[in-house]
Amino acid sequence: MARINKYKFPKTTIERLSYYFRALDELSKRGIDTISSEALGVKLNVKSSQIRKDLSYFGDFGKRGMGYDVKYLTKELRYILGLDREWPVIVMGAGHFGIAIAQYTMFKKHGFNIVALFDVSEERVGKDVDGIKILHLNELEKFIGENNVEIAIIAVPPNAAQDVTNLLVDAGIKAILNFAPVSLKVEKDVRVLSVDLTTKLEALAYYMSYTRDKLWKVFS
Amino acid sequence: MARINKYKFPKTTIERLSYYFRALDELSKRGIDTISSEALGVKLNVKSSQIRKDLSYFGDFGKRGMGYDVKYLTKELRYILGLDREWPVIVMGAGHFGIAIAQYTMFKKHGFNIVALFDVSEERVGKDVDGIKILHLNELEKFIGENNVEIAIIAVPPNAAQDVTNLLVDAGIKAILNFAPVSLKVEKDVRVLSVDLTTKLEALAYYMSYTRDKLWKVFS
DNA sequence: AGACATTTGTTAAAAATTTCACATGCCCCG
DNA sequence: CGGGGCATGTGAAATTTTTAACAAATGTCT
Repeated sequence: MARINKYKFPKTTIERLSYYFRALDELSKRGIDTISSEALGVKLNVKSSQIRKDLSYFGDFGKRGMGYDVKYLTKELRYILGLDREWPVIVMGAGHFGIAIAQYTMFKKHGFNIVALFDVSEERVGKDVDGIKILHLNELEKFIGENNVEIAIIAVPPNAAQDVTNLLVDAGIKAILNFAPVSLKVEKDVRVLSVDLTTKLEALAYYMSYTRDKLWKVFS
Repeated sequence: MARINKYKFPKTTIERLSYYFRALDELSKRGIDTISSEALGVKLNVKSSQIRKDLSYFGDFGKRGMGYDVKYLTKELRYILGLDREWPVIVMGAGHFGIAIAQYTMFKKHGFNIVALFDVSEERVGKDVDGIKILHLNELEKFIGENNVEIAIIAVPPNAAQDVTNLLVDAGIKAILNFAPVSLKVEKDVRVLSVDLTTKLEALAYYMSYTRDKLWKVFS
């Protein structure tokens, strides 16, 4: 069984594990039941030593001379990543972006159940997206309490993001994945992970303008 | 004037510059015309020495004892990031996610003009999103050639992503921002930047389960 | 004009992360 | 059942990135 967090490890390791996890899941479906770090590295464009190092923070999952049992490693990674349970998740904002997230099957597949969307628009509230209800913001606190929701995804316009964050924090949310391009301030013990789409595009523009780097991968 | 890429600098520097850029833009609108690295650092949750270091790779933009002229630094950053020009961008996939991207005003504001969406669905092709036409995939090559498009954003389901990528590469696209949760393979001199939403959520789930880290920011 | 309070740009040190290299363990085959 | 080859797990080295620390520059105040 995987040991969790025995020592310090790089921040990016977790994101890579998630990346390995999905690749392994796919290999498993294709009927491949053993893979070496070398082969996985080629597939994912990651050095094999990086893969072995990442895994070594959590346990010994391979067999020397043989490689890794795909099913077994998948199971261990699922455990490490906390995907062996269901996470109810709410989405703030029922615009196209919020709806896209609600429909994103990959989330569901990994144990993240979008259980509700929240919005303030008269037009949107009351409708549903693939069976997921769009609720009014004033039902937020009640809903979070009754459904033990700990994770929220912010998909509202930037000018509303901080207000929504404050509401979430007050309502007892424990983690926020933020797609609004603003730097959110939180007081309490709430984890915030921000993903900024504009920043990505700008990085791409920069690299196009000035560098000769061919291909690169971004975790974190 | 900023010197570009005089020496090697961290990969994350560019993303931070983009982050500084937006904060400065906002400060400027609020009528603030000077800021110190210290004050900016507090606002953005970045160490002041980090900011000075990042900027120092590209030139001397501050005045000792005084700080940085907001307007001037904004202008320089715009130049460094290549935002002083317009980039025509196409979006592959006109589902909710593609539409959300097309409507994302922040892109336009930073010089990224979404000039077309591409899809294969009968229902979608021919319609438009805020004046941006949804075209059929078989018009891709012609369109790219005629409109000098170099950047594409992939917002299609994972199983279609590699095929779409191949089409883009053949059609002469130079850079791809990929939101499909797959590892894309490209042959030619094409830059690919992948953003994996599931991975983010999984990282969040991990940190919730096992660590006491409060808040963290992710660039790159 | 000189002293003072700031805040930069930069060099050096520290910390974090990746990569290397190889001893160790494991399976297969004869 | 022992030798050969393979691929892991892991310390140590290399590299990258961040942080600290401070000399140099700037404006202000008297």
